[in-house]
Amino acid sequence: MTTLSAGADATSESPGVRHVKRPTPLRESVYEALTEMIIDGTLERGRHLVEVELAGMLGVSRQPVREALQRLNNEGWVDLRPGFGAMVHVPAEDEVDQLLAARAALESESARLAARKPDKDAVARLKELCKVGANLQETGDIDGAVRTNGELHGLITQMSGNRFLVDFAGQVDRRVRWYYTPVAPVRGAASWREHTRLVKAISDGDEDKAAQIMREHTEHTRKAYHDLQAGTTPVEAPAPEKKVTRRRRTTD
Amino acid sequence: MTTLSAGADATSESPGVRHVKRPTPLRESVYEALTEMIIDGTLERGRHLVEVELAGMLGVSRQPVREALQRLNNEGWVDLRPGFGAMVHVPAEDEVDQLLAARAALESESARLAARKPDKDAVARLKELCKVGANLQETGDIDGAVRTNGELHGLITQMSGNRFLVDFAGQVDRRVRWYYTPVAPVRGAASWREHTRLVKAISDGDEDKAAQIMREHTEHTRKAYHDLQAGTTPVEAPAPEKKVTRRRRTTD
DNA sequence: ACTTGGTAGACTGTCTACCAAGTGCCATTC
DNA sequence: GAATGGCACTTGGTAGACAGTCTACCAAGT
Repeated sequence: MTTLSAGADATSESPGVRHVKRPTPLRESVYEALTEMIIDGTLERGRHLVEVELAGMLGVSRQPVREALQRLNNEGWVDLRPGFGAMVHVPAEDEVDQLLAARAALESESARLAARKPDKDAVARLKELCKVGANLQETGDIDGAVRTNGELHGLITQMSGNRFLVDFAGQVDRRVRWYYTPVAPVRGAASWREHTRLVKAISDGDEDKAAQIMREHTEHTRKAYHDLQAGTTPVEAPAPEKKVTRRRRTTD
Repeated sequence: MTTLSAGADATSESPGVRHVKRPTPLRESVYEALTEMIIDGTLERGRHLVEVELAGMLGVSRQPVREALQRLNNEGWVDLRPGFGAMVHVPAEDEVDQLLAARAALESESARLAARKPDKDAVARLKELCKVGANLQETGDIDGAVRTNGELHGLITQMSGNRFLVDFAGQVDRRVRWYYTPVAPVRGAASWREHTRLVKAISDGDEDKAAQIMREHTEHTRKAYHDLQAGTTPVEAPAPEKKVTRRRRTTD
């Protein structure tokens, strides 16, 4: 998922070209490793990330780590404080709301575009994913269900044929996955019923309906998150931390 | 020089904090410099950007240049080919379409949210911007009008109160500005009339209408771009000139 | 004429070492 | 207990080195 770069990728080239072994730059691997460690909690929220420490941990030098950290900062996974270092981002309470609002806009548009010209093959795979996901959910494989959920949403955005939507929605989805995993068990069953209706609408080419369902779908997710939040925890005593000067993309 | 980013610092913080000297990291300055050079055509599309060359040109070492280039790559301004280097991105024909489709989704949602809780102050500034922009347009100051246009759209997304929408829309807008500047003169007048209606809807708190207008607004822009494209360009440059020094500042 | 092989130059990707400046923390002091 | 001063740590940036790779070009072989 390498962002908005070139269009001339291998995806839609003439069928004969199969690029063989393109060794990934180290910074890329480091980036992947770090996001994974953040998502699975190895690197807890708020933890101070020291370049040389990570470098040692991953067996590389400072340089690739720095480059990876900067990308992580740009995408909001860590907060980079000048002269001090990176800390794993601690999400604000309203952040999930905003994230899901953004997702609603992006994916509902994607669903609309996908329904506008539904590709036979892709629709088949969507149906397959629905089935698989519902099964995983039922058997209690939450991680698998969450992953399948991501694949389904990802495929729908790809069906939109809009690389910007793909990219943005991809970023958002990954973040949502991070915050959301604990919520998934509760929400799961209903979620997959909605998915099925959504796929139906796309398959039928009913773009208004598809967009509508996707919107409600995300809205339900938001609700579920709030309910869980209200019900379970006054969690995480909000320590009176100093202001975290957030440096995303644009300079402060 | 970023108009958008400046807002986050002092404007909305608690009134006592005035960061006296925040020396911007070099990579940030380099990033700004390069985007500016790309937008104004100093770095032509497709040009191979050599790290050490840029470093010399800007009077810094390779590292900040690398970091800037990587960010530019992530945001789609350049394409990074492993082992070879960066080339200024050459937009595909369908790219503007996709960009504007993404903008439609992002900004129409922003307009909706802005209208949901219209801030008195912000609305006043919107009206001001409308007036200023229309004037600039009328007096033929295209660059100024385009800039003001950006500010207006930026302010609306900020009014949404959603940092992700702000961020994504900011990226998209900047890209649009790059591709779009030559179109602006044609489209200008009507565009500013639509802006006025849009601001009215936001001010009235009519969220459906605001979202609707913003959508149509972007759609009209897309149309205008296509019309211009069809009218002016016989697609492939007939003359095989290699070095086309692009002058896009004033009317060709 | 077309392929093959070789050679050379240019850049990137990564590493190491180093220094200046900024930040947080802790002990000392009032 | 609060202000102060100092120290250790970390980043930000620079310089230089080196291997791997990509491009171009030239020469020889078929």
